[in-house]
Amino acid sequence: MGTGNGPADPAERPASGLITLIATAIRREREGAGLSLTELARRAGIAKSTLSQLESGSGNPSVETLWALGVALGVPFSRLVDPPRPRIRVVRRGEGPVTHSDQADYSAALLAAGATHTRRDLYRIDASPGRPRLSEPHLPGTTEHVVLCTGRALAGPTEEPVELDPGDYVAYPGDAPHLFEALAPDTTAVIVTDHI
Amino acid sequence: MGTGNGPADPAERPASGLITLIATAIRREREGAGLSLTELARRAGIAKSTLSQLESGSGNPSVETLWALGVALGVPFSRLVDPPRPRIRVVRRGEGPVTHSDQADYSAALLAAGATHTRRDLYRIDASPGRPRLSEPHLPGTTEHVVLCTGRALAGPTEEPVELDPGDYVAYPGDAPHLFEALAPDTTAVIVTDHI
DNA sequence: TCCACCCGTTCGGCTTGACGAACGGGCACC
DNA sequence: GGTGCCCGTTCGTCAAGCCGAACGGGTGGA
Repeated sequence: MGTGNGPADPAERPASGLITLIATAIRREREGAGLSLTELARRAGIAKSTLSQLESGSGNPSVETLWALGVALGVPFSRLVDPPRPRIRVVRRGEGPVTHSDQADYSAALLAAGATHTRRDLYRIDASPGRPRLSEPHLPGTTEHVVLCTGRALAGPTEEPVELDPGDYVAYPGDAPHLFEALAPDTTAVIVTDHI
Repeated sequence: MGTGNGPADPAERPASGLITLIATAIRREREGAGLSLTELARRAGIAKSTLSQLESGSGNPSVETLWALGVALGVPFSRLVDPPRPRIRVVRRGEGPVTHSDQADYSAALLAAGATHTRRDLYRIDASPGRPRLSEPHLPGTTEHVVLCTGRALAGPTEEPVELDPGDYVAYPGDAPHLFEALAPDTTAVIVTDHI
């Protein structure tokens, strides 16, 4: 996952780390939702003692328990087993892990590798210079990925936008105010949003 | 998940459904990886009896057990708790559900709306005419989305590729042979792959 | 002050997941 | 045919998750 648990490296994440991760994730989500431990336990249909122990890190819950918590919290399962996420990231054209094909004149740059369990919307953008397009924050946990195709643009968090040339890539939290402003005519871009 | 566990609907997925889902997912992934039950249990460090019972649907494993299996199988956690998935789709520049901004000269076309719980990799492609780049099938359930930025290209399933002009979009199964062939110099594209 | 309420933690019990060992079946090899 | 190996399943034991109940602490109202 994306968080990946990804590769088959057995040492990838110590089990003990897993449960503390879950413990903190549950508490974080619960407090973020403004729920008391008692109330969450009630909604999830589990004993509050169970939840208390989980949050204290004496864990290893069953999937059903964890699932019930995810449902009650209204968050994806993955949110509870995946670590917090990074911030703004820029990959300029020519930068990044590029792989070349020996078959053809073809190169591919991996810009963002699969955070798991995300909902993903894919947009094509056409814009021209003018007032910037401001976006109010989306749902918590949202990330936006922008690849500029043609033209020039300013994109990213409102307080620290990034200037992009064709081929440039930027990712930033979508759950904070952000903007997209074309700086040249015929500016096109691809935007991928993932709401966890 | 979109499966979602998403909303706080307690009845969202019967617990029994969850475990049969996990059961079939484990078996599917294991057989897909060409592993015997015994071998997988050994790699995951769990008793094969445990695994046997899990695959038979008498389950509710602990997260540590499930995590160990995910690691041993080299698949994201989510793969084990999410259900299986559509076909080729083309959206030409100017087609599709386009929304215009009143703030700025800006339009966004929704190309692909969030199938949930997918792993998503985002690539930028630079290619020139020559031999097409052929791809062997990826993992089952994979979908590729291509948006052409500049140039011209032929992309899609090997047996029915689609010619793309700048701004065009195509999505197709990534678990069948497919290709990407630049038809003009300086062809650039954005490719998003989602492996469930 | 007293009481009622809700918070989160702790404590026995009951249930159940995880384990190792034993079992039957299929296959290759001698 | 006999033997050895690995497959996947089943069984009995043990540990641990989950539960309800009881507990102490904090807060607001009568």
